[in-house]
Amino acid sequence: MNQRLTPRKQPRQKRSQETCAVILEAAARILETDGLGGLTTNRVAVTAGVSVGSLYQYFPSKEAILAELIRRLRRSLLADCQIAVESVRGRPLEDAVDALVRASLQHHLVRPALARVLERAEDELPLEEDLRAIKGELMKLVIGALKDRNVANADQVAFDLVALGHGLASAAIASGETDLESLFSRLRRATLGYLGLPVSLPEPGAGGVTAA
Amino acid sequence: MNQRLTPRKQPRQKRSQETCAVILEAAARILETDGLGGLTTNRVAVTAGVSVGSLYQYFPSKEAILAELIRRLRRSLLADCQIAVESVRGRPLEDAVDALVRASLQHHLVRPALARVLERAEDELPLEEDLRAIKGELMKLVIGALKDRNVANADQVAFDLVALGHGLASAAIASGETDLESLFSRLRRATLGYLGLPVSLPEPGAGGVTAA
DNA sequence: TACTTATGTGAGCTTTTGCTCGCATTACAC
DNA sequence: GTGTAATGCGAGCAAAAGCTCACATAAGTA
Repeated sequence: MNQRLTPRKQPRQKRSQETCAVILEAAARILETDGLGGLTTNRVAVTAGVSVGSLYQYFPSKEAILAELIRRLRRSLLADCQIAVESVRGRPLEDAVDALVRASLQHHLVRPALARVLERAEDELPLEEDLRAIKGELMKLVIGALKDRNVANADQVAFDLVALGHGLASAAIASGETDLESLFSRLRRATLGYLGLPVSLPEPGAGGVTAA
Repeated sequence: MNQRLTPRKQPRQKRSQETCAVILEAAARILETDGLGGLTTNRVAVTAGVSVGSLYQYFPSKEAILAELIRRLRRSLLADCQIAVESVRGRPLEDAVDALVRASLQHHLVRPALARVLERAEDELPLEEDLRAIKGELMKLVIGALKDRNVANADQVAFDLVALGHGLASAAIASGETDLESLFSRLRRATLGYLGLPVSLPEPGAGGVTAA
């Protein structure tokens, strides 16, 4: 089992870039249908309509394919969250939380099955330095947004909010939910509740949890 | 790959019961150190100090070992939660939430690494009927505790609370936390916040989240 | 055109892994 | 003891999976 998780060689021509893309997409589809256990290099190659040799030209191991998929997912999540934070600059804590929650939930709902599998893979694999870095950036982003709004103990609060959001999103997706708004309002309640903020109700009639 | 996940034959003598136990413990230790990928039948047998043949006498497949470990973990969690709910019969919602949160957190902290791996395995494996049943019981328990205290929309609230707790616990354990009390107070804040209840502070000085 | 480099191929080698089966050993009943 | 059932053993088979390498084709360059 090879140690390297980074691409073996960079594709230089259009043709080979296409090959890389096709391989990654094939892997993604296999993961969606059969999970981590279904992912084999031969199968990826066949599904991609490419020979194993070509696969190994760009990915030194099965794990490298996984790592690349994770890297891309994480990078796009980070980018979306950065945009979200930008968009609420100067606005109060509630809005910042809303924006971040919305961004991350939306992200989970694009290819839910794939996202779930990749997340599991992420903490099974000894994840690479660059992946750690991306994760660190994301935490920094959240911590910054909290600190800017005078939240005390921002490090731990950020950790907890991310974890809570992650938990609810994973469970909801696992059980087949696809309604972003429902998920959003519930996660909103949890996070604002954790922060000790009053939960302003989007739908006054149905927002209450405890009965009279 | 064999389909059966239930033990192939029941051990009748003390000797064979011991063999089963040793096999399961070996599998658990392998999972703790090397994760799902490290689990192979040969390795389990060697680690257990038992021959592969003996292993297959009681477990028809690798998955069966995993399933049995999951079954045991889940059963003990259910039992602990049932006791917790009993112990707060007639007491208010806050106390019930506290008891359940405490029970499940304690459960996660016994063998954290093992618990985590088994949970991942649980939704990779096509989980069995009896496991579904246990999970269903657990949800029923939480839903019942909520309904008894007049919580509206108990089904979804239960789902969300369990998911939130799960998320925070997993993340905390993954990052090496072991302080039950810290975890407890944070998860307490999140759950009570979600429920719209005032968070009564265990430590008035350090309890607040938003600064003045 | 001729030459070089990049890319693509897939048969098949190697290693790993799940699992079987014939035989040995131990516990129990009488 | 003797017989029988339960348990334990581990070499080794078959299948699967990771991966290589010698060769073929396509693209760029002159």
